[in-house]
Amino acid sequence: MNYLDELNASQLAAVEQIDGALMVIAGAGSGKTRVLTYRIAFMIENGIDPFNILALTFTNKAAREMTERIGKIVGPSEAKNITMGTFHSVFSRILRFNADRLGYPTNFTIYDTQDSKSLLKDIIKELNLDDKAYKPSSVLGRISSAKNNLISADMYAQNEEILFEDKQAKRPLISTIYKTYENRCRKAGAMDFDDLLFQTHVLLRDFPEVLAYYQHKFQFILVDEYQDTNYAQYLIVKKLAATNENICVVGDDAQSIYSFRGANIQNILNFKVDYPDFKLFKLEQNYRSTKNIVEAANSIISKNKDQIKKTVWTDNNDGAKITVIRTLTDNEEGKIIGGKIFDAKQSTSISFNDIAVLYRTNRQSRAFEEALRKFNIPYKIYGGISFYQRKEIKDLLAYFRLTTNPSDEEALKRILNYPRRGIGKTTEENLIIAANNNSVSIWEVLINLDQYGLNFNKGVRDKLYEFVTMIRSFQAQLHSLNAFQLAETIAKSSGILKELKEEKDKGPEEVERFQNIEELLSGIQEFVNSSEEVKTLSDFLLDVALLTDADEDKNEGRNHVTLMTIHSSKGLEFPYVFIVGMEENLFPSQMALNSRTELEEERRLFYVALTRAKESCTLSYAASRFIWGQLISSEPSRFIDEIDGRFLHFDSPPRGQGRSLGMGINRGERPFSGGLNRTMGSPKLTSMNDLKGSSNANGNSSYMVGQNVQHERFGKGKITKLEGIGNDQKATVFFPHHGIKNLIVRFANLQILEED
DNA sequence: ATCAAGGCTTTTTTT
DNA sequence: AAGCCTTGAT
Repeated sequence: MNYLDELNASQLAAVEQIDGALMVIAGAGSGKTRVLTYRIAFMIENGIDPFNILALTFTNKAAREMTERIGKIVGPSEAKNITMGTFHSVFSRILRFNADRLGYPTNFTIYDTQDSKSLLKDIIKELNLDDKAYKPSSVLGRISSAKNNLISADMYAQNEEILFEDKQAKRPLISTIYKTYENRCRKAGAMDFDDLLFQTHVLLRDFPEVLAYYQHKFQFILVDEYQDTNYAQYLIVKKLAATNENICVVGDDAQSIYSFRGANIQNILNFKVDYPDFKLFKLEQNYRSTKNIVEAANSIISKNKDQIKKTVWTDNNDGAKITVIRTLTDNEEGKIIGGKIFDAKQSTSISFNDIAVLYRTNRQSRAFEEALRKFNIPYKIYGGISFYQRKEIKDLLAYFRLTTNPSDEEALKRILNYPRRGIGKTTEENLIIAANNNSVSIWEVLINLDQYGLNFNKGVRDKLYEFVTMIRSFQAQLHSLNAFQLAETIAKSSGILKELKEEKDKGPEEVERFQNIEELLSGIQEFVNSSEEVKTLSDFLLDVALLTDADEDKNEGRNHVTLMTIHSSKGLEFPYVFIVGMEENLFPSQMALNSRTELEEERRLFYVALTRAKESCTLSYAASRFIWGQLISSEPSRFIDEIDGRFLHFDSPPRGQGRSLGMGINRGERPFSGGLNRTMGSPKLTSMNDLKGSSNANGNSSYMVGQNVQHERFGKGKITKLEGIGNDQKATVFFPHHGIKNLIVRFANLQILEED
């Protein structure tokens, strides 16, 4: 039982409390995972059957790692029997098992966000609604938050308050769209992400025998990251725990960062009400970070009003101060951080794995990607467009989906004419209209064209028939071939492989696409080999829908710098952390400036970012950055000001080179004078005179579209268009403060701003 | 039915 | 800057 010796008093207390309701408030870096792991191991060693344990984690990866660690204590075969995973993946398995009760096919499809939006777009069009007022993403947002609050389409249509809100927002027909969307998903045998929660709740609500079964099965329940659960998750857990009331929730209100997808801190407060006899454990000692980092983080989070009192402290060394770097542009930010990483790697014995660059929005990754590539530093970007969201992968997966669930409309729409087989838009529209009018799936129409009164000409009929025959031939092999064999067959006979092979010599992107398909196929091969049971393509799809980048650990062993959003860094730690883009309107996000609660969530997000760092943390911001192709100037984030100045060190890198001194070297501390140095350095100007004679082959000057230029009167601008040559050359220039101007180049005396 | 070109919009975070 | 959509030519 020596593993218990690794725990401090409060950790041990939480581990040894097996029965009843308990809440563990775990500060950042306080050994939360260790407590969860050891607690489960302890339970099993004390005679609790792993089959009776349900552990809900935040990522699949966390679940895998925990299973492994528990396996080391109690043996892997025991650990394997614990039901552990994300809400979504655990529930999707339960739903597969009970699909028929809810009127879904066992092989129901899981629509991802892209599928949902595409369907909504169609519906909005079919209903003849203004697609400016009804944007698929905002409509999906409405529907999603309704589902997360267990409001069905019918309830939505009857809820005065919601209808009023929609009316106010000039989108009174969302309830109609919701209803249609629900019908269409059902007809397609598809659940979206939110349905996985919503339908699980329906299952447990309407089928007492199912509820009783799972209540009996899951006698002990653990929920990680409880602060990020939404109402649906809360209620499901509550129902499951109702008979035994052995429930342990772990969380940290200071790290609640998912309210945009319905997470509700209220759930933590409700816990007291639901389980009045609950025991509370607080883990306050931080084992992860230096004193500087812990205290800087504390000074930040103390600015929030909404919080549960706790004092996070550490015994670790003081460590280095937090470095603050200012750069001119977003590109320079990339170069300087890249240079810091390069230098750090040269001078110390750190590994690239020890380094993370964290940002608020995915699109910021680009500058760092480019810079790191130039420095020849290996990196991996998490999030953004994940492997499974790539077009070529989704295309092939759509074939798989249609094979296992022919009702899947989104899959069908995707591949009906891909690779190109002469089935055009008109044909597709007619099919969809017929399907809608008769309230059946498109596939149903497709296999009975006559029955639905579609009079296509012979050419079209033949092509459709050919398509149907192909899909049917795949379906016929669903059970005779394993997942890999069938996947390979489909990749070949669908023509996808051929198509991509032919495009391969077009460029590196095309090569990559082909390689991605190969990678997917070998992934399926691995999936088949990983088990003694025969794995079918349906089995594979079941697994794949809920995988994310964070879950794939193929590159785990490789040595690379990590690039990710702060959101996806939750739960991780790195010795060296760079938090970049510390600018107003970016972090905190512009979208979050409307209310205190939103701003506080951004602040918690910053708290999460800071507390990822073990030894060193560097903040950076750019004086201006390109946003939608325009150079916008920006101010340093208020969050920098909010950190107690004692913990900061301001570093002004030398201009020009984009490289700077080593990471650990402190160069004369600049006092924190009047907030931050907000004056912008002026970019270097290159006078046109210097460029005389450097005209290009057309006899034109060196102006180019996209160039940033300086005008005497209008200031900085960007060339958006060039017309004519020589003396007649005209330039269209966008000036942020003066709008678009058409200028005659000869007179305008535009000075080119040097790219950095 | 297909393809290229040009215009228009994009405005966070994720299962 | 990039992706999506419409348009117009073939």
